[in-house]
Amino acid sequence: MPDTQQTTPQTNGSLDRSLDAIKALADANRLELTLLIADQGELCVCELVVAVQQPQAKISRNLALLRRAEILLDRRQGKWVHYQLNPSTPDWIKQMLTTIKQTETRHLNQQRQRLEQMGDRPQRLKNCCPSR
Amino acid sequence: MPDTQQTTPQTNGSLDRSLDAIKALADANRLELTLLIADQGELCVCELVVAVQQPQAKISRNLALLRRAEILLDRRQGKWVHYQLNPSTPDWIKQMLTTIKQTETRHLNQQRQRLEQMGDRPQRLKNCCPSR
DNA sequence: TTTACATATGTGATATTTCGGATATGATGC
DNA sequence: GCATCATATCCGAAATATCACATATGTAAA
Repeated sequence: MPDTQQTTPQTNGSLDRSLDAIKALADANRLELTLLIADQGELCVCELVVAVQQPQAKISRNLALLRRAEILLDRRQGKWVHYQLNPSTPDWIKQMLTTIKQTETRHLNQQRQRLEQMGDRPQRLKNCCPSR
Repeated sequence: MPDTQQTTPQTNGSLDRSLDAIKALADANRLELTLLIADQGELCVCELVVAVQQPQAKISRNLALLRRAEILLDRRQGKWVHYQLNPSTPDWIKQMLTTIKQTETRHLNQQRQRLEQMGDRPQRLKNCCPSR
């Protein structure tokens, strides 16, 4: 998949949408990021860098791709950008993530542990402001 | 995806399985074939050639890839090889196909029509032999 | 065995994707 | 303003996927 705006030649709308989503998930690193974010609810880039142990540029690029495919939503809060699963992502994606999560506890636990051991995690202020 | 046996570096089993399935579906032609086969129950290669109007070699290659990813099953009957959705394919794939099918009636109807207009369709003898 | 038909696979050229490293942007605090 | 931290994007190189065409295999019937 290119890193550009349009992924598919875009001729017949809805199928291309699905195809973009599938292509976005058809990469080990992007699937890993999506799984972890779905598991944790919300994570910022620096947390993902620690959890999956990959270079920041790679993670950022893949998050952008997942955002463009409308699988993830981003939200800026000060210096940090937090990513979460797009609530309006199709059900089959949610079911897919749940299914894979169940069979993939080992890997996921390792990443959860790295997050817990991480110092200086950005404070998450989601539920404090009435305007959201 | 390469056309070789193993797609993923194969280090952690179950996730790679899912990833292979996602990669297999992350291509317009392969998704198209899978949708149509799921819709029709079972189709042979020559029917697919007529329905999706692509070169036979391309279709055959993509079917092989879908078979290796355990999304499709094949069954030889005389000269023909029939493909069907693997019944033990994960639920999220089935749900995905159902969802996309609903939004993609136009394209699918066109292919259904080409099938109906096709002469010399191979006789399908699935339910006649006790040994299956 | 020869022929015909259906399907599968090998090959090299071409297109697309991914990556790392450098650099740009954006926000915060001094 | 400048410095710093977090994140995003640009770039060329390397890896990977896709394609068309030719050819191989497998089956059935003459």
